[in-house]
Amino acid sequence: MVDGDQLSVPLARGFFARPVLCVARELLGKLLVHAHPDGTAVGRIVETEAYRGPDDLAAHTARGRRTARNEAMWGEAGYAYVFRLYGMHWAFNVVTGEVGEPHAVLVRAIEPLGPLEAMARRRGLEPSRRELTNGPGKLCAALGIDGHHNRVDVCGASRLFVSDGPRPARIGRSPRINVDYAGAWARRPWRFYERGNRYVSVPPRE
DNA sequence: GAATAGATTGTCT
DNA sequence: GACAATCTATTCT
Repeated sequence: MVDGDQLSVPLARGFFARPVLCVARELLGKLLVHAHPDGTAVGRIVETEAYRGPDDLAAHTARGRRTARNEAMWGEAGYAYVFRLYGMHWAFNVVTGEVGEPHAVLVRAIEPLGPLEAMARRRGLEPSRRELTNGPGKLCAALGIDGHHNRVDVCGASRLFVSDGPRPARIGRSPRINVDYAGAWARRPWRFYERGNRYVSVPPRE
């Protein structure tokens, strides 16, 4: 299990109300905590991506698009943006920057800290498998995050929040995954990950 | 290990 | 009606 005292302190809104690329990078190593009814589940963030509308054509808010789905991205920093993708998975983001700047950080992978048994049960896998949490949809399933968490304040008294955690030793960068439709924007190195961590979704050649 | 196909549904054109 | 910030099983090397 994990130390209970550290877990109870959510990062302040000021951490998220900064440029999205800074937040994406500094979120590495932080702990994503869900006080799930079946027990508190914790993962250490090891991979993120920055999305920066309206210029960034890979973002849901590209060209200033504002819809019911992406409304969270237009709001205050420190709120969750959870959306369904490919019809069957969930993806978790945190909104960053100023109100009216439709920016967010996608959490793409976590290192499961525990309890491994509960996460493994929700994933239908053995606890030792890296497939437990090495992707955006997988980590949501493992932590029990779903559409209910959209627009939840992760800086408030929510069951879902981010707390401080051990810094990564080495940080890598790469283009974002599966946004080829965004042309030149897809090639920007806006993905951040902890080098050498086995839970990074698409391991780079090192 | 790499490449591929199929699943599945809300959202937007 | 097409597509999507994916995952899994399967089929190759």
